[in-house]
Amino acid sequence: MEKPDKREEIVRAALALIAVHGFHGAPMAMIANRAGVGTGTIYLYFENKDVLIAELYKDIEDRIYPHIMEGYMPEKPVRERFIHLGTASLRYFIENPLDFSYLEQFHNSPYGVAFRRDSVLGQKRNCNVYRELLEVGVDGLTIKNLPFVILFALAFGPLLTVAREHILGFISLDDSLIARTVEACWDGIRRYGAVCG
Amino acid sequence: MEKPDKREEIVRAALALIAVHGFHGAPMAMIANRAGVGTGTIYLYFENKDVLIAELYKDIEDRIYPHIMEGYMPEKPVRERFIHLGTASLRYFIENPLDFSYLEQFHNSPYGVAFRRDSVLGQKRNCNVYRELLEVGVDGLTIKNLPFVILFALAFGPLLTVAREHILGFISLDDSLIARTVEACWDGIRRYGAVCG
Amino acid sequence: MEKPDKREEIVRAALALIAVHGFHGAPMAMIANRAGVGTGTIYLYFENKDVLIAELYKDIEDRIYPHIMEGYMPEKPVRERFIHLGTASLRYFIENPLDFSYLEQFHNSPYGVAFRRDSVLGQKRNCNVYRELLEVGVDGLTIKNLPFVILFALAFGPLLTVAREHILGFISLDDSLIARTVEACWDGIRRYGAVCG
Amino acid sequence: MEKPDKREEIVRAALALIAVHGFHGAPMAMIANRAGVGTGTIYLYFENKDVLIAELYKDIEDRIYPHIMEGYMPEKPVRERFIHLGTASLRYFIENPLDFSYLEQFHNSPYGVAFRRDSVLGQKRNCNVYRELLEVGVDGLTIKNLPFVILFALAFGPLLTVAREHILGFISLDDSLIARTVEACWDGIRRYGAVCG
DNA sequence: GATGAATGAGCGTTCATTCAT
DNA sequence: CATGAATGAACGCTCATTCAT
Repeated sequence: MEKPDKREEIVRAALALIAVHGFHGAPMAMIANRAGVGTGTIYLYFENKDVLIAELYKDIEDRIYPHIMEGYMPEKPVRERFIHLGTASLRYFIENPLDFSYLEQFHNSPYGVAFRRDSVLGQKRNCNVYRELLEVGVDGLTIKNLPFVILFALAFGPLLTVAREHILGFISLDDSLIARTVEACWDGIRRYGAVCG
Repeated sequence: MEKPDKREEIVRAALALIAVHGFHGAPMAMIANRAGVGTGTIYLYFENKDVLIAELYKDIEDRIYPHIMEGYMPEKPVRERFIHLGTASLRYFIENPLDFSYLEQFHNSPYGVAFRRDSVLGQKRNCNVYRELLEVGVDGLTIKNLPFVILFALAFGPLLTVAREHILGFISLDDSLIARTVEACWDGIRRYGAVCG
Repeated sequence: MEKPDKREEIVRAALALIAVHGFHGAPMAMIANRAGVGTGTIYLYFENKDVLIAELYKDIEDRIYPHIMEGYMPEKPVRERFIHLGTASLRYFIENPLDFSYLEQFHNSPYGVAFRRDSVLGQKRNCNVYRELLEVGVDGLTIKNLPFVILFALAFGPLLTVAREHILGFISLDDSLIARTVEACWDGIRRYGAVCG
Repeated sequence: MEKPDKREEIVRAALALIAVHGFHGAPMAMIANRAGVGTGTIYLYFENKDVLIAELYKDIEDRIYPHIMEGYMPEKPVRERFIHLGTASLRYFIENPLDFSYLEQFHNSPYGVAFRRDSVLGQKRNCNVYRELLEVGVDGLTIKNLPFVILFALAFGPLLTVAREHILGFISLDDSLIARTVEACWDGIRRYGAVCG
């Protein structure tokens, strides 16, 4: 029972504090205190604050991936797969507001730049799923022929903004609204050539 | 000749430093130094650092507004007006990367929250132009019937992301790409029901 | 009257504390406190603790030089000049025990090594007087033909040891003892070949 | 085979690290690591770091004594015995630079003071050999009539300085240079009264 | 108004020491 | 005996802010 190991506690405390107060609003001593450990203990698990911040980021990524891949069916049409990914991503964010806030803080900071975020949503694995899907769509003439980075912005940029508004309480997303938002994102990237033929 | 008054110099220095190094990478002494004034002088014009940061934000807004309104013709159709606003906004960002970086820093920080950013692009006046346009579109059945906040996210969220990628050098926007990106944003919010009738 | 400027106070406090408690027994806060200034004030005058330590060393050197050169007569025979320098050096040390203790601490520490102490007593100017005198003596066959470093050790090494013993209270030096000690140092380096005619 | 017992390993590791990096450049954890033991293990053998440092000092002394006494012949004349002791001491230092560095660090530190080092070279036993020899010389009118502490400084102070210069690489001692240096030390303390008679 | 020297609370980090295993 | 994870006091240093000039 006494097993929520210390690293876990530290990560949890750091996430909660940084998400709410920002990087410099969350001193190491405060994190340690909230985690119920001594200050020095943090340095047993993380070389310094920068490393802690970066590891936190990776931890979140590792949690997101399985979530969005659950129920993902590669054999389905591009549109359906896109809806799945978009919906799952948005859902994850509004269900894990701390993770979302942290991610946003991280991206807009010197730390994030060091990570060469090729995209906004994620790094290695996550990003690849999105990228692959968009490329298949472009090749199959289902999606507009635009650079990946722009497609990505069109497809997922709005989801980030919407998630933020929801978390800040400026809007309340329900299943219907989520669905319609993701559909609208699809409208942004889909091709219209043969639509009415 | 002795007139680039001190407040102006301070604002300019603060913007340049914060945009590049972040809020906590730009100490007051460094800002004063760059502005060519004494440290104490800053406090003659701004109550404290928080106030300076907030005023900086408002200054930028005040610069953006005239820029996007130049050539704006209220009597044109919604679609054209949207293209105008989107293009002008995106152009402003990539032509004023310091302003853009500052804005992003501001939004993702405790400072930004204090400002109750109803929207991402702007505050009072700016936002109102966007809001009014979107509302007209919804009423006229040209734009999807979604909450303003979501429409806003669909319409301008991608522009922010794309501007960032451009500024970071991950993509190079030219006139054509800008045009196609803004068009795609329009596709995201436009209504399709009667399109082919 | 209110003019014992802050840098001076800091130097004095640092010297007193480090001489007695050693480098790591004299925290910056303690030095500041003793100097009657704020902690941050030290950093107005010295970039960091290492720099403070090094500057302190140079300050002491600058004080020693005029002292040992007072009454020094370059036209006198080597022996007399040696007695003058040795006596003046030893006198300075026992009259300024803080300076002496500091010097010893400095030499036996990473800081001192960075200074490439070519000799034990001093650095640039000081050392040169000693060196020049010894070289003249060697050339004139008055002093043993040994490497400078060894001559220096024979001539001044005992003075350091004796000064330390005096300061620690294990011996009490008076004028006579000082004179006989310096004479003995001279015996160590002088040449004996033609002594008895 | 499993016998280079832990205490021995700890002492060896501590000596190597402190000699090179100084007292505060050698944390307990680093010493333990180098010794191949757990941090806590050190505290099984030494009450705390101060005690470890002091014991280390005593260990070195215990190693020096047999070395300088090897071949020492009490029945020989004072001069020859002095040359023997001086040569053996200097040799030991340059052959065991770690021991020498440690000794110097120790002497110039709060730790050393606590030891009331009556002399520079050593403590009880070592010192006694030196002391006894010098006293015999004084009584026999071979050595100058000066307080023991001063004679000691004249006789062995230069050897310390010379050893340091050698270890730091500012000079390279060979057999001849060692012999001439020790002879010069003797010149410093010997009596000259009847020399030419 | 304008200055910048002065301040000290607060930060990130280290490390001697303890103690449950 | 032996361990090394855990601790937290203490350190060097920064920087927003003040105020005498």
